[in-house]
Amino acid sequence: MAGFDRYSNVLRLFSADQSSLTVAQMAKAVRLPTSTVYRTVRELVASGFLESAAGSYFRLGPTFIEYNRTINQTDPLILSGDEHLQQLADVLPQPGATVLARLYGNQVMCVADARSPSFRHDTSFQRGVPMPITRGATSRAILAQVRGKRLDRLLLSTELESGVSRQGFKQELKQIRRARLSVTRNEVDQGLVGYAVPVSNRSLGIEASLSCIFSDIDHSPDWATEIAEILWSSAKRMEDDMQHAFERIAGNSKPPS
Amino acid sequence: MAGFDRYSNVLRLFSADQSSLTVAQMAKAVRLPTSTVYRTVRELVASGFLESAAGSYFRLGPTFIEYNRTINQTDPLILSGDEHLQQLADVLPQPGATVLARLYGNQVMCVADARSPSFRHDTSFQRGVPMPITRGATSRAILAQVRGKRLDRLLLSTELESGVSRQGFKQELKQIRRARLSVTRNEVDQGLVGYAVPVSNRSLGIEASLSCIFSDIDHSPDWATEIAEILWSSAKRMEDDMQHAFERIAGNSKPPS
DNA sequence: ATCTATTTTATCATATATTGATAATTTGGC
DNA sequence: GCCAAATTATCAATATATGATAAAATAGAT
Repeated sequence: MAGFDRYSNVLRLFSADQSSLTVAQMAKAVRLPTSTVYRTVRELVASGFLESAAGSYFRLGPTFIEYNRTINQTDPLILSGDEHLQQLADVLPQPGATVLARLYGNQVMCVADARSPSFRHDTSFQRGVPMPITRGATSRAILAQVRGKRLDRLLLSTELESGVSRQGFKQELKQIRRARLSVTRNEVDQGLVGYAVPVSNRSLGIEASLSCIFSDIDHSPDWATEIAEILWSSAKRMEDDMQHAFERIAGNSKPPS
Repeated sequence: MAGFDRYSNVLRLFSADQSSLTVAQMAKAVRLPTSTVYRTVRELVASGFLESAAGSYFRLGPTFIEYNRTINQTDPLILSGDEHLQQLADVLPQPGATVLARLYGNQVMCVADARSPSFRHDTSFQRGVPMPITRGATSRAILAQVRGKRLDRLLLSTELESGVSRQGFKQELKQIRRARLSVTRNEVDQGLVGYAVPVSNRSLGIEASLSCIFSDIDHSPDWATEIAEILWSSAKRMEDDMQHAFERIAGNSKPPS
């Protein structure tokens, strides 16, 4: 094994289910001799990517919290989401959750979320969870903004559902792009329905979506138009926020025009 | 440059002030040829530690958000903090902020914070910010729990303030350990006073502190006893929470007895 | 505090991956 | 479709990683 993978493979062993591991466990998992893994771990500890815990265990280190903070403080999308997402959840015509998700490399990840106080369902979209890029309104509203070769490459990196052709899926994305809205039900979470609209900023290279999620049972399609209007106006506000953020930092540490 | 430092040095260039960089900028900063940095960046992008943005800029990637989430979901201290910190802020005898910080390798980092609604001061301790390990009540209440060689090594990794001897500082820590309380003013933020008590769990290898911060102006030392009592009882609850968490996961992916 | 099992670090010859200058290719903006 | 800039590929020289083993340090128990 070579390069960054050597480190990445060790870090990947740490998850919500396995939050601490001994060197022996890591060595077994990555099929490398203990001495090699010790060296790798020592380097990761020195940079704060891992930390040594009690009982010769290791766990994820403070560096992740630190960089996460940097992202929170600098990502215009997240900043704008923190500003508007809760307010949006409060004005929905019925209790629901609001989600801001973004295309990150070739995955879609929720970067901020809020919910009306009385909405108690579990939703898959929570901050930090990578999502399938072709399933659910949230992801599709994002993909609909991507075109040409980049879209092809993205679609190559995932399996489409059985029975759906690449052409058919692209056609669906085209419709979503025209409607500026994607609505799905039961695609990500059973019993939930999602509405999503695109949010983007070209100069910042941000392709995202703003969505809200309701329980399918007590949801009436009559609200659809009103919901779409609310989402569009919030999305507009966020795009304006991002553009202002871009102009504020332009010439400083940001892309030129 | 060799090993993980090659990657770490590039990542370290990204901060709140410089959230996106071109390869040319990185190459200049780390004094390496562009071709080498391109390769490094490519590897980091492949693992989601960086992502390519518009205008040939790169920025921190989704992996940090993902691992941050894993930490939030698994760290018993953070879980307990989320549970109690806001409530604690609400029962303080006067408006203030509450902070949970933890020794992470050889740095102290705030891992959770809350504040009474009417407390409007800026405090340095915010989630994800590394702090000096010898300054402020928060850090000292943590250091007071560390002894022997580990303490020596920690103190070697920092500069003490001028005029303070290593012996004298250790003596102060001893007093804090006996009193189970540290109080400082103007040490971290001007015009603020901080109270901190130790929080720890031996079997989880967690050494932390729970603290609250008030504005010095409208703060009366008469509250000191009451504040200490509130902190101690919250700290006790958190330690119980952590012990339960430890017992729940013991034998699964955690240190043996 | 002393002893002991276990964890962690150090050593070193060999194989392998990294390096960086340059060339070839791709990309994105007009 | 054109052009400048960004990105990737190439390759020989060289520095670094590797892993078996030995030495040292550490933590737990007595």
